[in-house]
Amino acid sequence: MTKVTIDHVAELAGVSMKTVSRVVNGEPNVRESTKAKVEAAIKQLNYRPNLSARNLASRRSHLIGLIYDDPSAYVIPTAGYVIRMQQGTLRACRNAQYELLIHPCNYRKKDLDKELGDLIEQARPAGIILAAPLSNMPKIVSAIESTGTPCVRISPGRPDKTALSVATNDREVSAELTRYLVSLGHTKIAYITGHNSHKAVANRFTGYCDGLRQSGLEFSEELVVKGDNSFGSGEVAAEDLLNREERPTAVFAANDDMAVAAMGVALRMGLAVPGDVSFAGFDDIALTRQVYPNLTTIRQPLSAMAERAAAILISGGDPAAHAGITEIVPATVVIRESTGPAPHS
Amino acid sequence: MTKVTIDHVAELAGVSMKTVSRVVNGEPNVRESTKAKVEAAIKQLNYRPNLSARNLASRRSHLIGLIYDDPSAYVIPTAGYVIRMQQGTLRACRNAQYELLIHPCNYRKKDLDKELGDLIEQARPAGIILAAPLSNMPKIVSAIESTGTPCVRISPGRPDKTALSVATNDREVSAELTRYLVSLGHTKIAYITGHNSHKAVANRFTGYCDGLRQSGLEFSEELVVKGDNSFGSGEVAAEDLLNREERPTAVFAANDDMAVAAMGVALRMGLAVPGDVSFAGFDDIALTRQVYPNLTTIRQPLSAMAERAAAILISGGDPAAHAGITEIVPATVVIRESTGPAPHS
DNA sequence: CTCACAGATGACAGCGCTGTCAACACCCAC
DNA sequence: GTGGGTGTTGACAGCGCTGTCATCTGTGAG
Repeated sequence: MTKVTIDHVAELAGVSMKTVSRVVNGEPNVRESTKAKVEAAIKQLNYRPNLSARNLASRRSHLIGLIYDDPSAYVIPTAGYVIRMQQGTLRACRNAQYELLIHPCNYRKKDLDKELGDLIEQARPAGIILAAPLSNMPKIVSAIESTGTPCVRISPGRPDKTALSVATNDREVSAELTRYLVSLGHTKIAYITGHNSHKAVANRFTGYCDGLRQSGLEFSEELVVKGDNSFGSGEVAAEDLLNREERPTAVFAANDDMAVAAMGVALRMGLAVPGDVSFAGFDDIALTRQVYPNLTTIRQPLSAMAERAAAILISGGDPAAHAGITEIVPATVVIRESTGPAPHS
Repeated sequence: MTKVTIDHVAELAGVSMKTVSRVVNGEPNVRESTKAKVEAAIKQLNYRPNLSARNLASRRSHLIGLIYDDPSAYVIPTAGYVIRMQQGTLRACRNAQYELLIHPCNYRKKDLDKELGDLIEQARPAGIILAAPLSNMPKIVSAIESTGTPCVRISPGRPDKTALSVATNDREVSAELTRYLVSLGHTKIAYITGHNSHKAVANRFTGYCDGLRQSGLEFSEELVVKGDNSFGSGEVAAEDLLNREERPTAVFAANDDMAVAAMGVALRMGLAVPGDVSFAGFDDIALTRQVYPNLTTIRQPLSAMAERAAAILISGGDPAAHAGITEIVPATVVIRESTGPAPHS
C-alpha cells in the first residue's frame, strides 16, 4: 500500500503538481508531449488520485448518489430492479473514477425530504439519481433541487419542469408486443390493466391500443379487464376472461405478476399455453423464468437507464439546460414460451 | 445549502475547533459541560462534518467496502441476498457516519485479486466486508489482507487463519427444523442433499442428522437422496422419494429451489401438501412465498450478519485479534403452510 | 506550600489535491 | 521592433478536518 501522491508523479515527470492535475482531469491546454510524459509517470508509479483530497479541494465529491425506495426484504421481486440500477450506475462511475453512494429509503417516511437534504449536505455528491416512485414525488424532487445538486430522475412519469429525466418507451414497446401477438394470428387479444394512476402503467395500455390500431384490429372495450398490479387481481381477471363463450386467444397484462397469475388460472382450467391461449406480461421479473411455460414479457432497460443517468451527471453539463427533457432508453420485447400461434378456430 | 464548518460550531460554543472535533469523534477527556455546549451548538447549526476533509486529515476514509460476487445478471433470485447485505451494512454505517462503497464483481474474473487491490488503494476504505463465495477464495482474501485493510468475511465456510468471519448456524438451525418436523408427528423424514463441497450445505445435512438423533429417531440412509442444489435435481429426487412404497411424510431439502421443485412433483402427483407430505427448504428465497402452499424454510440472517460485520469494522478493534474467530448470527426457522401434522397411517 | 501528574483545552501544521492568478513563451500583425 | 493575443506552465493559498504537542488547570502526596 505505497502512497503515491501527485508530487511524486510531478517530480518523475519533471513538471509541476498542477500540470499533473491538469492531465488527470483532462483539462485543455496541455502540450501533447507534456501530457505523454505525465501519463507515463502515472503509469510507472501506478498513481491513483486520492479521492478525499480531490473532493475537498474541488468542493464537490466525485460521488454519485443513487436514491431509491427500499424494497423491504419482503418485496424481493423488486430487488432485481435495485440491482440492475446499481449495476448500470456503477458501469458509468467506474471509468470516470466516481464512486457510488446508495441510499435506500422508505417513500412513506415522514420528513423524507429533510432526510435526503441532510444526506446531500453531508456527502455532497456531484449528482443524484432519483428512482421511481420517489422521482414522481414533487416534494422529494424539489427538496433535492433546492440543494442545488444536479439530479436526474429515472421515471416513466411525466417530465419534471426542472429536472432531467431518463425514461423508457412503455407505450411504443407495448404496441410492439401487441403487434407481435397479432402477427401470430391472434385477433382477440385481452388486456389486464394495472393501476392507471401510475403513468407508466397507463402508457402500457395506450400502447396496447396503438398496437391494435396499427395492426388494423379494432379495439374492444370488452377485452379490457381491470387489475391492480397484484397477483390476485390477475387471477380474478383471468377467471372472467377465460370462462367467456368467446374466449380471447391471447392475454396481455400490464405487469408480470398479473400475467403469471392469469396463466396459472388457464393451466388449472386445463387449457394449453400457448396452444389455447397465449400470455404476455411486462417487467421481466424473475418469476417469468420460474414458471412453465416461461413468460413472454417486456424488459425494461433499467441498467441502461441508470447508466445513462449517471453518465449525464458525470459529464456535468448543466442539467438545467436539459430541464424538462426526457431521454428515452428503449425497452425490449422478450419472447419466451408462453406465446405462440393462435389456435385454429 | 449553507456550509457549516467546524469553525462555526467552535465559535458558537466558545471553544476551539479541536474540542469540537473531540466531541464529534467521541474522544475521551472532554468535560461534560463542554461536551454539552458543543453538542448544543452542533444541533443548533445542524452541523455535519465534511467527510472528505475528515478522510483526508485522518488518512483513512470513513468508508466500508462491501465486495460480493454479482451473479444477478443471470441469477436474479440471488438479488435478494445482495439487497439484504446492503441493508445490513447500511444500518451499521448510518449511525457511525460511515458511507458504503459497493463493489459487485465476478468471481470468475481473471485478475480479480488485482482489481480489488487497486480498488482498495484508491478508495482506501476503513474496512472491507467480503461476501461468499469470494470470502472462501484464498487468493482474494490474501489479496485484501496484503493491503493491510481490515476485513471481515461473511462466510459459512471454515474460518480463515487471519481474517475474522461472521457466519450463521446452519447446522443447529437445521436440527431445529428437523425437530419441529418430528414434533408434528413425522417419523419418515427424507432429506435431499445439495453440493456437499459447499461447507454450509454440508452443515445443513449434519444438522438434519443431529435433529433426528435429538428427537430419538434413527437416521436412515434410505431417506437421503442426492441433489445438486438445482431445481431439476429436486424434481428427480422427489420422483424417487414419492413413488416409494413407504413414502416419507416429510421432505427437507438443503435449499429452497429443490424443496419447491419437490413440492411441485407431489402436487402434480395429486398428493396433498401438507396433508400427505410436508416440505421444507432452506434460504427463504422469494420463490417460497410465490408458490402454494408457501414453503416452510430457514431464513439466513444475512442482513444481521452484514450489520455485525460492518459494526466490527467500524468499532475498529484490531481484526487480527479476532483472527480465525467466527462469530455466529443465528438463523431462524420460518414456518409457513407447506408443513403440517403427519397423516394418520 | 510545593511539586508531580493527570485531565482538559488550544495552537498549529499539515493531509493531497484544485482554483486562482501570474508568468512566460511564442506567434502574428503592424 | 513593438504590442497584444493565445497557449502553456507553475507558485501558492487554501478546502475542512485531525494529529501532535504545548499549555493550562486542578488535585493529592509529601
